[in-house]
Amino acid sequence: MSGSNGKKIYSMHADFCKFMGNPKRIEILFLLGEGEKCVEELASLMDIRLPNASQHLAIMKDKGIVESNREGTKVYYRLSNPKVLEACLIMRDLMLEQLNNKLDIINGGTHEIP
Amino acid sequence: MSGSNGKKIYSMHADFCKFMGNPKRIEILFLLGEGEKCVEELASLMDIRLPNASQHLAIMKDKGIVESNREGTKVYYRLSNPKVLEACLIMRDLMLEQLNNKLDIINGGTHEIP
DNA sequence: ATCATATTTGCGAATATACGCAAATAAGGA
DNA sequence: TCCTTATTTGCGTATATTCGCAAATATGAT
Repeated sequence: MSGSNGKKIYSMHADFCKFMGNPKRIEILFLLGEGEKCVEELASLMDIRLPNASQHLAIMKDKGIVESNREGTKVYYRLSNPKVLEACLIMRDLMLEQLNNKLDIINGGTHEIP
Repeated sequence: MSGSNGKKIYSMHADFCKFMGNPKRIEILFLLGEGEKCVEELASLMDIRLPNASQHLAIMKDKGIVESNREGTKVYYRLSNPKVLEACLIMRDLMLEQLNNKLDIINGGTHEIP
């Protein structure tokens, strides 16, 4: 590693994970987890403008999170690998767990038997 | 769900995952995976300014990714839950797998026995 | 109280992201 | 070819992130 220390792996990793930092892309992930869908379908389900859906999909495709194939005039998108969903679900569960803990604290719960 | 449809969960989820979109925070995650460390130690290991390390840690603490405790003048940080690391490793493996596939294609490899 | 060490905070500038809209492109008919 | 449908692209603007630096704060020792 001459000069350029091993930081590039972290940049690539962060770049790969960056899609998770956006609510729309998380929603796309879960929707595609149900099965492949075309752009118009996604935009409609998410209630956003079609170009915006296309933009998010382009980002996710660029990172290799999703794949696509054209069928006639429609382009269908799907997850490249279901493990992304797995990772995402771990994070969601963690978040919900923490949320529960916070609510318990707010409600004065003590986790003791009443 | 009166008017406000169930989009908030996606915002919260994305917010919770946002830390993964930054190389420094990924590095912090892995460093804390080895064991708890104080701010100066992290900044030094990562070769960044101390206030910057502190800023990243504050973000991660705010999201509940890390916890801290003060011992004298030092503040030690650690992962709140090792499952974050687990999720992150799934993503890293996926990324490396894709990277391998891309390199194979560039090198004209066919995955066949020569 | 004063000082040294460790960390946090405020702020400004550079950079990056999100998204609306209009225009461009692609594919499949009539 | 011309039209329709589906998607992508370019671009401007609003918003968010990153990070350096200086100043503020916290803790412990003299």
